Amino acid sequence: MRRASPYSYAALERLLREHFPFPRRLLQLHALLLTSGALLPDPERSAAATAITAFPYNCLAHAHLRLSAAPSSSSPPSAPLRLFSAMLTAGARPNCHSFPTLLKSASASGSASAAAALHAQCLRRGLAADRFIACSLVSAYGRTGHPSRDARKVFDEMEGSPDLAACNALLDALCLAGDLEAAGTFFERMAARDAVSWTTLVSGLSRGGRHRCALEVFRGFLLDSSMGRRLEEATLVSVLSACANLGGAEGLAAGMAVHAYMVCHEVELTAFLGTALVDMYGKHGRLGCCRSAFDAAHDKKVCTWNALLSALANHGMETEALVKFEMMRAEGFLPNQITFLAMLTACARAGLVEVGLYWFEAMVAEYRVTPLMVHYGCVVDLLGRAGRSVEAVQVIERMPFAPDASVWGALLTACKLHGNVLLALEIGQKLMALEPQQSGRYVTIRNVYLEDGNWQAGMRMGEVMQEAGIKKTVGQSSVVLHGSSSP
DNA sequence: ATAGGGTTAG
Repeated sequence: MRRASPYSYAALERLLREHFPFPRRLLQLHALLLTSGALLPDPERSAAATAITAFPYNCLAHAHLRLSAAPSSSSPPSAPLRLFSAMLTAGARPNCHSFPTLLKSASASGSASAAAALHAQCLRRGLAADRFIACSLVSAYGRTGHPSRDARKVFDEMEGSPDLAACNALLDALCLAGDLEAAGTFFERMAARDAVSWTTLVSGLSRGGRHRCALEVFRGFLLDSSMGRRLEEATLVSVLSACANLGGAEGLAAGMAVHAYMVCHEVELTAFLGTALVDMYGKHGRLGCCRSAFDAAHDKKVCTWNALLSALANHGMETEALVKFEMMRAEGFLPNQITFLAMLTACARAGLVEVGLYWFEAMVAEYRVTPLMVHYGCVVDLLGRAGRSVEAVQVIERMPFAPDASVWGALLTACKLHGNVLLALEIGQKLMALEPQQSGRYVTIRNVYLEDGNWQAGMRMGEVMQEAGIKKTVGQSSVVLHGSSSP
């Protein structure tokens, strides 16, 4: 039997308050409090005095949430949710400070059901009208479940006029729901806008593929904001991402202008900004600038390495990609899905079949990284280019999900390369069923027939295309180089 | 202030 706890809750609260800014200390305290039983109700006191307050739980939940974002953290994003159950068991009543953290935890762990359950809890406890909670609900619904519908509903039912944070949360929800028109309209009608509002719209548009639009909004922000105000990290990262993904000289020029701004204003090259810069130069094929940005980023993270490795792998620097990968591991960084994607890409392009297969194996067995469709696509490409189409087919058959057009496409390219006509035509049928509007596929199949000397079948493909009303995709042409067709 | 809104690699 546990003895009565000798701790006063007031002292416990002071302890937590003192260490609140340091989440790691709080987690250590959490472990201590659990083992010492300080969080348990005191059986020797009356029922009323026994009730522990929400405060210690709120502090600890928040510490877990802050740490779950940190690299190599031991606490999952759902840790606050588990604390919530412990809190209810201990008889502490959650208050208005509890739910914002819990809702953020729900959305960070992508649990729509948790968000809805917490919403129900707020309603039952009469806390749903709290400004902070309503704002968190809008944000949580924006990231899980049915974004625009539920987020909008909470927003519309907010008491009084919604504040700026709630507007920003809804703006983000509209962007995440893919309703960029609604987001734009909502932004225009907002009574006030701050840097977060502008950044949300810039990143939302860019995420939705409207990179030029995102840049225009950013220029609007520059004109709107009073001169001399420094741009914040998140704003710069968002606009650099738009620049990275806006092809052509336009994206590069804008990206360089942003970089110039950063140099002029001596903006610290944090991991986020360094990664964004490495990615921007990398996507535009400026490997020299890409490497310099990488070297200048003092606080590197796995993402930073990934941006560099992807750039090298995609721009003919396969050997350097492999060498940098070794450096990355030597420095103790743990490769993830994206790292391995870059490595497999490099191996496929360099024709390093065995090395690529080795890393694919190690990725699963040693690093416990679950392969995505794109990883399988790389392996199929890797085997296919080497003429090992039987093994490539085996890989496809062993995939835990149905192959998509990109995987079949990789195999099709391999078949064409090695004149495996029968398999090529079989894959062609699958591809036309999966993506009937992709003109490139029909052209490839037709070329397979033609190269095989089957003129009749080749001509028939042309007719099939016409009958299906398929036009060549605008802005895409097919060039036959050394027998392989590339868009 | 014990709490809310925006950010990177494919």
